[in-house]
Amino acid sequence: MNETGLNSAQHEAVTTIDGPLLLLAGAGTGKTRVITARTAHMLSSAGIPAKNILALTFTNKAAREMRERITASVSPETARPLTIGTFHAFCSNLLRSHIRLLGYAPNFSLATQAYQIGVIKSIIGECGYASSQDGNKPFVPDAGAVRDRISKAKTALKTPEDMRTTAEEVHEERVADVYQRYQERLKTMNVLDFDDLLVLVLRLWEENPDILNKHRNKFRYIMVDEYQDTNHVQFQLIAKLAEEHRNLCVVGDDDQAIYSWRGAVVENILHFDQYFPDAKTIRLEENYRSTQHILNAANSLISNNSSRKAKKLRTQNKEGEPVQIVAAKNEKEEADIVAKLIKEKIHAHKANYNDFGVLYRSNFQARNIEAALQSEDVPYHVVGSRSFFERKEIVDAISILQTVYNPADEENLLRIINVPPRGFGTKAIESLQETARITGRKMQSLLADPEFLQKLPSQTAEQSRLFASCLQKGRKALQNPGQSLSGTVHNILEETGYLDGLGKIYKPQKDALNRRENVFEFIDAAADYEKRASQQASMQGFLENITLRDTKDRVEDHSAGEQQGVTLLTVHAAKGLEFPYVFITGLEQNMFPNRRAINTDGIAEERRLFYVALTRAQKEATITRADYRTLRGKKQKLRPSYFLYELPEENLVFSNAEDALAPASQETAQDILDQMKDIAQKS
DNA sequence: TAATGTTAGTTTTTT
DNA sequence: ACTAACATTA
Repeated sequence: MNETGLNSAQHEAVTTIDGPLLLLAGAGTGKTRVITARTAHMLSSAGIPAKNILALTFTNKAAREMRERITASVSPETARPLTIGTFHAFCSNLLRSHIRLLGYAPNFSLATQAYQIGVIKSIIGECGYASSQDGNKPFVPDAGAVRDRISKAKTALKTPEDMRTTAEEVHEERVADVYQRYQERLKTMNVLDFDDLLVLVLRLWEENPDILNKHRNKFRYIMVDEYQDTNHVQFQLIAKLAEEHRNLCVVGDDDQAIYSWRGAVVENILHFDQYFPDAKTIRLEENYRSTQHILNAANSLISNNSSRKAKKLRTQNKEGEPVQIVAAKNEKEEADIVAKLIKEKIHAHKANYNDFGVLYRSNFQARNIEAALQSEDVPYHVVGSRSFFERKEIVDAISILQTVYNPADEENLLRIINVPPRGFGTKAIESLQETARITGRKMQSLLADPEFLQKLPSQTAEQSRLFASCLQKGRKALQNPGQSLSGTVHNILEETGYLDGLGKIYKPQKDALNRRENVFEFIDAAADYEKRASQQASMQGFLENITLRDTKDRVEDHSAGEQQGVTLLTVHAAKGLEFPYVFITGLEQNMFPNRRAINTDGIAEERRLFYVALTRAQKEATITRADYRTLRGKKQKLRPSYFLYELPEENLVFSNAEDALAPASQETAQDILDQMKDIAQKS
């Protein structure tokens, strides 16, 4: 330690600003501090202008926090010109000014995953393929699986042709067909998916060296966080941008690589020094977060993985309590133990609800935990799962706005053309699609076209004309904003009859009213966005904000009041967070490790996932498992996860439900005694 | 066309 | 157990 409060490895990382740098930052080793201090050092000591620095992160939250911390340590004016953002937001911004060169219009809209799956579903249908094994139709995997494959192909920069030529099975060739059509359809609708944002910037640079040069000159210093989770396109983007000035700092931990299913390539970090032979490597191995018991358990677990960058976390923290492993009879009892142990620990350690994180492998596990916490009156909030923005009424509202914003987006148009029901049913939709196909015109322009309207029953035609004029009016409002964005949002939803139609869509009136409340909350969200973005606020920005919003952003949606509460979240969502007390639940074979990941690569990643979970804990970690669990309506006996056998016994203490709660009840007795003494003293 | 009832498939993680 | 897609009926 020196006077700056940094250890020697940290200090070296902070002061190394030229040339390629690989910063291997183990869990809890002060990575954020180092990144902040390094940037501050670049700005104030090295005199590098902020406009020349680019920092890329994986989540908006990480980007926001990084900017906040840097701003706090230098002056706000100095920090403002920094470019800090997620890969996707950064790319989207570049594309807004240059995408015409690639044959898209700058008012492109973004596809969510649900949107992608919708498009893929209809393409599968049009091709005459089917996802079920029966029937005479040629088989393709279900739309979700096809989406994943297409996404992986795109991030690996593979074209449909590439996919076709490397196909080993017939159905892979069919996936390639779907991929090709999908790509064409998105382009005609002027829609980009997440992967397009990255791929198209790469193409932009390849085809326009002048633009690439401009960007290279601007972003002379590049920093990438969570580098172990970058995919192939992201690597290419970074490599291209950094090629000339070579001031590239990547920060990550291969032991925390948990996104390979999303196309992340661990080799990016493992082989960084091969791509950049002059790279300097700095390891941060001093952990400031966890106790020795927790760290020993984590180190031992992760040593079962091969092909990793050798590192061993050490700490000067206290030994602490052994990691507790509790066996429950079933998932109900497991949840119950978690709830009761939380209450006990709060009493015993004078902790508060915010100090607790309950982690699980799969979202559905949250249900039982929630039920138990409710019956024990423990306040909590759930991170992620189905967010506010995924509710049907909100998705519909967004669809309407998207349709107004991007008239070429026929997927959204078809989704909301009969929402609320306006007599434009399946027949009318078929006719619309058919006419669009024959005439080659955009569906939205047909809605008020006399020739098309002739083909519809007169009442339907009238509705169609009316709807078309609403969309048109909304579009005008976007072009000349005479009022606030949230006002425009409100007007569009009002005039399209959506607000009043909610009562028609949702049957018990109570439900409809509730949904209406949510829609107004959505309009408030537009107002919030407007406040944040001030002059730059636009429908485009608002819609993009919603689409690129990550799960961690959603925490704030619900805990807006900052109330106290235990945090329930998946291990994936927990990455980057820490809690004094951590519960890791469902440590059984087929749960954790998940049954879909039981191949060698998969197991290694599941192990990293468990490693991430353990290293979230500062003071105490409690691991639970159940002997029986009801899955898909069937009660099943489950073996303990073999990860448990990879933890050293000297760092563990085992118990069943009764044992787990028994010693604590003594403490509760002690607690009551203390309170009595307290009262006695005061009186 | 819209509202109800029935059945099959489904639970990994998410920018 | 739960949902989404499908079939049937008013």
